[in-house]
Amino acid sequence: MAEPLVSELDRAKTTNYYHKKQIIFYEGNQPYGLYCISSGIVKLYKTGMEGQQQIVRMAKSGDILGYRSLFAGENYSATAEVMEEGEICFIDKNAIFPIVQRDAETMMNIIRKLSKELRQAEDQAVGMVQKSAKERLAELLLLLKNGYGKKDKGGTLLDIKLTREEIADLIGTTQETAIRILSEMNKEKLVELRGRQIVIRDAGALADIASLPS
Amino acid sequence: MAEPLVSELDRAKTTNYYHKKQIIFYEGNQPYGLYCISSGIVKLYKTGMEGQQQIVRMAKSGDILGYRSLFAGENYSATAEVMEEGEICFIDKNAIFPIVQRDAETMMNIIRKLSKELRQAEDQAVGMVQKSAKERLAELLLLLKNGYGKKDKGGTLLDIKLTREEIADLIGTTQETAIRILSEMNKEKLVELRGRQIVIRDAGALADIASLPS
DNA sequence: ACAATTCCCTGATCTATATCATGGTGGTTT
DNA sequence: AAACCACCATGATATAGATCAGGGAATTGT
Repeated sequence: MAEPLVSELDRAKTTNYYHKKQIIFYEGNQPYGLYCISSGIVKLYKTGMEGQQQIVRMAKSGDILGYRSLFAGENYSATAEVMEEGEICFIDKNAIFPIVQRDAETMMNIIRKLSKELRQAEDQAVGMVQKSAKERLAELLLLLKNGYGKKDKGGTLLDIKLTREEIADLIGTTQETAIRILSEMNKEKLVELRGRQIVIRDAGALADIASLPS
Repeated sequence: MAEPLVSELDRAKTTNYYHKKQIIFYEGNQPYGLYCISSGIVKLYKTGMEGQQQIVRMAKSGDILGYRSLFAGENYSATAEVMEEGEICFIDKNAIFPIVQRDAETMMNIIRKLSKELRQAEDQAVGMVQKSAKERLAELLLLLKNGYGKKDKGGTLLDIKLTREEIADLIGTTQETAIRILSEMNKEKLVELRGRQIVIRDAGALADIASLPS
């Protein structure tokens, strides 16, 4: 984006501190603008009719929330909840549209981004039915590795605090199965469980599980 | 789009007749342009590592294929195969980009479209894990109803030829379960099976199955 | 019109995963 | 510290749906 645009956006921006478990917006709410994450981690989830959460996406520093709903002119399709505290700023939609619409390059960037996300979402939909829980968990661990991975003796530490329940919600299974598979992977030395901390020990083996038939 | 744009596109357009089972493009192929369907029906599917197809989307007259891959700058993420013969035209990407990029309104339309599709794709991903095969099938039947439904004595006839296998591929299950559920729905008078033809008899009950806990 | 596929259907297992139950652990509050 | 709470773990059982197997019906090609 060009310089004048940035300062224009800055004027319409308000920054807030959000603590853990705070809800940024609820599924079904009407969007009034965009949120961008300065620090912290946010999860976006949909709630099934029996109350189970399905985490659709996780967002961290630098990510922008709510643009699909805003552009589609629909209400939020997921709830955004803070997993790790941080600063999140809000930009009013009235400030966004005029700026976006007069910049072809920005619009092409948005189109590109949406197209890529669409592909990912479709891949995920396919993976959800075609892959076993173990395959999906292996895939998730690798995803978390490059995103939250920190070098650690004997592997890569995932620098993100997730409960087993949240892990389950990410791969669309129950807490119990998620735990069982993790324990299994622990025994198989693919992963090391240090309480809530997870260390990836054998990324190669996980990659095999994730993509090849088990 | 403005008038001059249309004629510009017309010059870059070539129309072809495609017969049943013909492949328009393969998953992994590089996109050279867009396809738009004048008549006929096309299915887009991904192939799992064990060869199972998962139908991601079906397209008919008026729909455009391949724009996500084109805009994302990625290769096709699915294979497009003709289910019912028809005419499909091709527009070279070199003709598209300059035209699209100088028209803000068109770009906003594309953004809107992609945003909506993204939401749908995410909903589908969630539905795939959280819903039972019966719920997904009920949902599919209703989707087919408004899209291919034709009034018929005692219900709505689905005016599209799908094998049971394709139905299974649409809801991410096996041919056998799809057949079993259909037979069951037939007995329950929700649906009437006339050979390959399907008539929706009780859309309300299907809607109940699709969204409520079974 | 015929054979040859492809498609449909039903039954009998088998298996991954959900569900139910129960106890242990670790961190937090008072 | 004591008590509490949320989280982790593991066992037992139940079940939706996959897989395997066989036979009949319908479409397609020649």
